Amino acid sequence: MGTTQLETVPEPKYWHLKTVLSDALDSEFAVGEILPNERELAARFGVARATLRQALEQLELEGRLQRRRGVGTTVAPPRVGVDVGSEAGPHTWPGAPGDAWQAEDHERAPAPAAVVRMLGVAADTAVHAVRRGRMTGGQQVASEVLYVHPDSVPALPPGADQEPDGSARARTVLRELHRLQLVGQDRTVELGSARADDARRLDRLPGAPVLVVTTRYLSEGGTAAVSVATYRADTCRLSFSDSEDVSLLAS
Amino acid sequence: MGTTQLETVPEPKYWHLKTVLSDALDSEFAVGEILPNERELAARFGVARATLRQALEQLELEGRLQRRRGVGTTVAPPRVGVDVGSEAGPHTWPGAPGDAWQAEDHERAPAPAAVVRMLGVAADTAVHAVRRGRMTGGQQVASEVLYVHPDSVPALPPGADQEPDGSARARTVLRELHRLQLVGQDRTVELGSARADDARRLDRLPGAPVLVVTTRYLSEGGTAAVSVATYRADTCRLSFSDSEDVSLLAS
DNA sequence: AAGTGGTCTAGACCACACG
DNA sequence: GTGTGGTCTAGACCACTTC
Repeated sequence: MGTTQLETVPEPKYWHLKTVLSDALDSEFAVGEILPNERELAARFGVARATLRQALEQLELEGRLQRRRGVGTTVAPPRVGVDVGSEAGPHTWPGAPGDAWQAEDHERAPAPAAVVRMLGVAADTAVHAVRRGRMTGGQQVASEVLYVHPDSVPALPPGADQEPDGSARARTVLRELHRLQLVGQDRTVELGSARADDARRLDRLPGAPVLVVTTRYLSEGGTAAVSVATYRADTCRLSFSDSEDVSLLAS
Repeated sequence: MGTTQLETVPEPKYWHLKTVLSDALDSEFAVGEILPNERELAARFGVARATLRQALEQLELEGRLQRRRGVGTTVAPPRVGVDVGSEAGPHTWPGAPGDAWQAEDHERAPAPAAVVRMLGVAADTAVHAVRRGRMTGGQQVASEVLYVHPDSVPALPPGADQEPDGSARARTVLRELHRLQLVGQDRTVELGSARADDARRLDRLPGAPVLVVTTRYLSEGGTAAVSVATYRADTCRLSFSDSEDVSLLAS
């Protein structure tokens, strides 16, 4: 009587807070608008800052908020749909005309263990590592390393190996790769956390949640190349549509 | 001299801790093995428990650890590859023979806002909501709600509407759906956090990270149904392969 | 210099699983 | 009951951006 409802299964404060904030974002804030700072929000809701932060973290994970050190917390725009592989239709090599990626660098180095396993090479074999970036709407949304089996591109054209511009070497490797015939590919998506170098490129802090898309490119000889692409999980929705009606899904 | 290296860009403690733990997991622990408890680990590394937990959280996010309240922290097995839609080849309706899902329940209710938009119905229109679950290796890995446009399945066979068994009604709706011709589909993947009901089904706490796979099924009349499937992000790697060579990717 | 979010501490209590 | 992870507090200091 007169008491508020007894919660038989009490909800954690941060969970309730998240709901309240989420509703407020829908009704009282516009995209890009800046929220009150964490200390004030915590005071306003009568919780410790750590608890408030737990709620904000979840909302950021869901792509509702964007936080930047030294700046503040802003309301994030809806996630952008990013087309990942048009599975239907003929498969294409990475770097085919019209793809969304920009070659950035190239080196010859051993691949990480997981990639070594897929390429079927020895652990210390130097493979081509082509670094590429992907922009969408003026924002860097993904960073990729394409590991090319040395048998796929055994030698670069004369002189190309000494080319000092990494992105030029990268494009050369891709061009050489296109001489092979692509017979198939498969692709996996999983959750990961950004390594330090990827985090820098994606303008995030190390450990930020990312969607890792691993693609295996098969030619007649087996796995010719493996791509590991790292997408910002907060801002991206990966799209595997076979048609181009992505517009209907947006907003 | 004699000093340890001065870190010009000091690494956060929890980040370093994560690296140390990750290496230890590779070299000193077997899958399923139980780690020392958080209070002891924190003491052993000379950090506060909250800091230690920050490192454990990341490792859990990456699928390296599994934590259960009242039990302890164990070393997680490698993520299981879960086949999601064989994009290539003919598309099929959900519930086609041989698919990995188990119908659980059915009700008629309004759909969430995002689904309403895709189905192109009014916000308060009651649609079929078919709940399904997906097991892999004895573990529940995903929970799905399939929203079926009322025009796609306007009426159930006589008597089926009064059937008290929800899973039987669910199977009936799927069967009726199969009478339509499927002309296309598209699919998106994004990061989300588990709602309370999904969390319970997936044996996780609310807010646990999940991969949300949204599939739109197109028939001649437009969007006939929309599926929202929620996969455990810690234990699953979604596979979009067109062949069945998933074995080469595993382990 | 001032203000923001990011890291860290040292405690406390709670919910849950298990013997 | 005992031990585990989960939640929460009230502080402190740091790294970064902006003015």
